[in-house]
Amino acid sequence: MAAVKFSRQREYIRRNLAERRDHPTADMVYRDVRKAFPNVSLGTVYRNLSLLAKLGDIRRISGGEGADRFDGRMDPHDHFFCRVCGGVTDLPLADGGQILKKRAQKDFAGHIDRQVVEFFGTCPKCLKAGGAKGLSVIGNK
Amino acid sequence: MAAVKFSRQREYIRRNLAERRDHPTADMVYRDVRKAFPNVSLGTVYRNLSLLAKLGDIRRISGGEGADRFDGRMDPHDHFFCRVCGGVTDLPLADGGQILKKRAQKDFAGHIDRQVVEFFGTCPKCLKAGGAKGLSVIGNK
DNA sequence: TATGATAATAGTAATGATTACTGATAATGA
DNA sequence: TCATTATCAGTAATCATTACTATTATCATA
Repeated sequence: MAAVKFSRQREYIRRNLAERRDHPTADMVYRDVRKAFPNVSLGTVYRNLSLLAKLGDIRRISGGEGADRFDGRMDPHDHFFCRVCGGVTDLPLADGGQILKKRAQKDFAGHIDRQVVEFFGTCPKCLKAGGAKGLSVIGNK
Repeated sequence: MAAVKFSRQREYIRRNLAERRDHPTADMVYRDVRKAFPNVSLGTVYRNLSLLAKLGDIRRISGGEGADRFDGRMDPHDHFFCRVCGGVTDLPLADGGQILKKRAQKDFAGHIDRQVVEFFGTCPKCLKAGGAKGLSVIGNK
């Protein structure tokens, strides 16, 4: 139900996400979309990000800190969250075969359809800048 | 700095979390605390949950859907999130040795200090109730 | 056991992220 | 071209959480 109609705003968002690798928040995407559509609404950006995620064109990543992030790359990979600068980095899959899911499923009477693996710490840039020892801005609640 | 003083409200919250296994939200804890302290403030509950988590007495789990959950059990284990009823269940550790962390660290110049593994799907109860096929209430944004 | 320093509280306002609502506009199929 | 309906911009509302403030509770020490 509910046929999806073309919209230039949505196409712009789709392409924008496909081209960047910084896992932006809805607001970061919004700031970009405004360059092409000066009076686009933030709600439009949210609605389309959700729709694109549902359609499987992009991926929503909720690191548990602040706003959700969005990822235009659909090949399977994990994510690393830097507690110092808040940035999100792609990491090669640590569990390519989804072994954990199978292992967890064994002792569980429910049905597991998805496993999420996330890593937290200090990114290379912040490590160099001396951010390793408790200077965290994020993750302290 | 900032010595921690005893508070009856905080003790109640600590015990409440130690006794239950349903990974409640702040609001769920709040409703319980009000039984003993009828005019406790929701802010007090939030503040103490955050403090207890910082002290290492409880654990905050942010499944990426809705409000944060809190867990009084400090032994290492994973969590399962039911997309149908929204419940959170404990699962035995799928990666006891933190192998993934080590594997991910190999190709990464930053410092990984924490790995989070979460599972999503349909819990045993909702499976029986026929909730397996797209009846999800949660996880559809 | 009184006192003084300060942490914690209740109550409430404010914030930030996200969703919902509405009348106007744009896309699509007949 | 027309009718249908998804999408839009603009804005209000919601939800989870934090911040602020005047008052109260804790606790080490006099």
